[in-house]
Amino acid sequence: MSEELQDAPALTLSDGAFQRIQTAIVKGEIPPGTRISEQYLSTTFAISRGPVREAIRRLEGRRLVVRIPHAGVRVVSLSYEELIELYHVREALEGMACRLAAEHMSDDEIAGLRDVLATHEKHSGLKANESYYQQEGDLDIHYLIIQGSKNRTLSDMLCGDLYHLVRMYRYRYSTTPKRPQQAFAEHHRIIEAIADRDGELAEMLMRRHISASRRNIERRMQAQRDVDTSSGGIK
Amino acid sequence: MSEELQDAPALTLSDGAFQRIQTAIVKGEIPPGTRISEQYLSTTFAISRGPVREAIRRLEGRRLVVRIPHAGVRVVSLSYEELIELYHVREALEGMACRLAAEHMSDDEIAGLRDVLATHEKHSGLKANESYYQQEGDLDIHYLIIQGSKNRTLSDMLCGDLYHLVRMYRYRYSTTPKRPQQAFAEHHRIIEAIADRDGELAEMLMRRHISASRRNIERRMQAQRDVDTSSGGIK
DNA sequence: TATTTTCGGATTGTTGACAATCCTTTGTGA
DNA sequence: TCACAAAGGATTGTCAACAATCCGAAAATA
Repeated sequence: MSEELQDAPALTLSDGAFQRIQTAIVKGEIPPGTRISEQYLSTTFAISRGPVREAIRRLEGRRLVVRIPHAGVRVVSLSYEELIELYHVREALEGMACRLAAEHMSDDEIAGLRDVLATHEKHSGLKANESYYQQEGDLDIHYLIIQGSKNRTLSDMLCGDLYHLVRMYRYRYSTTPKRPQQAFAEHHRIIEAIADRDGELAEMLMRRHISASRRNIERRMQAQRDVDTSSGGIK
Repeated sequence: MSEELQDAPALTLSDGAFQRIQTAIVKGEIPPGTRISEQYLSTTFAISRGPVREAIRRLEGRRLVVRIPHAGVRVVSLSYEELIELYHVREALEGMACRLAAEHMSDDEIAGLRDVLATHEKHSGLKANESYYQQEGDLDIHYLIIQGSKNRTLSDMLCGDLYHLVRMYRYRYSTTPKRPQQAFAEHHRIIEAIADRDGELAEMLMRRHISASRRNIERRMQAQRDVDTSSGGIK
């Protein structure tokens, strides 16, 4: 707590570059599919290409960028199919996290969960559809439940790699009119199940919640395709 | 198919080093916790330290090695708690994979599954306890089911990162006398559920199967600790 | 005009040297 | 004998130069 904690005390230049690029990607500052050149990054960060390359390789290991040898790296860009696949993974993983959270969260933490839900309820009255999906970090119900599982491996996977990836795409697809209110009701039920220490029910509700989001995207995407084929046809 | 495919046609030196080190780690040729120096690797592979470092960074991104700045990298070594955490993740993920496999596997693939099970039955008569847990790749029921999910994201996570990690530890802990026979029976039931296209049942059976393995490890570990505390006590 | 070929620029891959940091060993003192 | 400190060696981090590869544009040919 004595040092700045945002982008300051990187132990090595490579670590610093890694963190800066990663946050830039997951926050959407670098759009998916963008090609990123070593030259650009090294001049931007005022460091040599060596550390930049090492940072990129770590991102490659995390699958946040894809690299084509001798041709450069691009920020990962999920296809529709891959996005759906990701939702199946989330359903399994967050379902498990929710079960474990019901078993391991303290009463205080559950109270905090309720607080966040209450906050959401107020805000959703104002900006309605938009705002509900744009909470960050500790304000996000899902994030808190995942942390509540007390399973580091699980939360690392979900929060570190997948969570932000999904966030990149989430509100691009899921702005169906009634969905936010529905999601709010689902969150409410999930939290009650956790408060009841009913892990089995909590898991089931979370899985249905995510499954509903996925089907919502599938519907929207199908509708979009119908429009495309009826208006354009070729290419 | 025209080229060798094992360790030969690495497009860059870095890629080659990455693959060689990775397989060495997941196959257990480099034991968990081993410190690996850049010097050693670069002389072994007869390449410069640059590509070696980049390969290591990719492994770091995949969490197969842990790095302490200015102090070097070690092959990841799972603690007991982390191993248990991993089994929870596996339970969730492979359960989902099993459900999807029941929906998406072709009849031929399911027939292949049955063949492998039959092969296992024969072999298990010979070497009994040992052999059942040491199958590789395509011979492994779990591996085939995961592939059968037809979910690339899911199978990449399970096969690429987690699968081999678990394999590193699996038969070190799970050589309880009756467990292999039991596991065989469980596999049999799982495959039947898949053949029936009953995704829900298949998922449940797979989860129980993995959950049983986890509890088996927990029991063994507890017994081990009882021995430790009763005999030694100090340190 | 369209297609192919060739050339040049730009980007990535690799190397060896240098600087910074850590770990071990050795030496000193109490 | 033990604890602590300093020096040395070894390892990691960083850099700039060089080589290999790819991409696009201009030119030549059909």
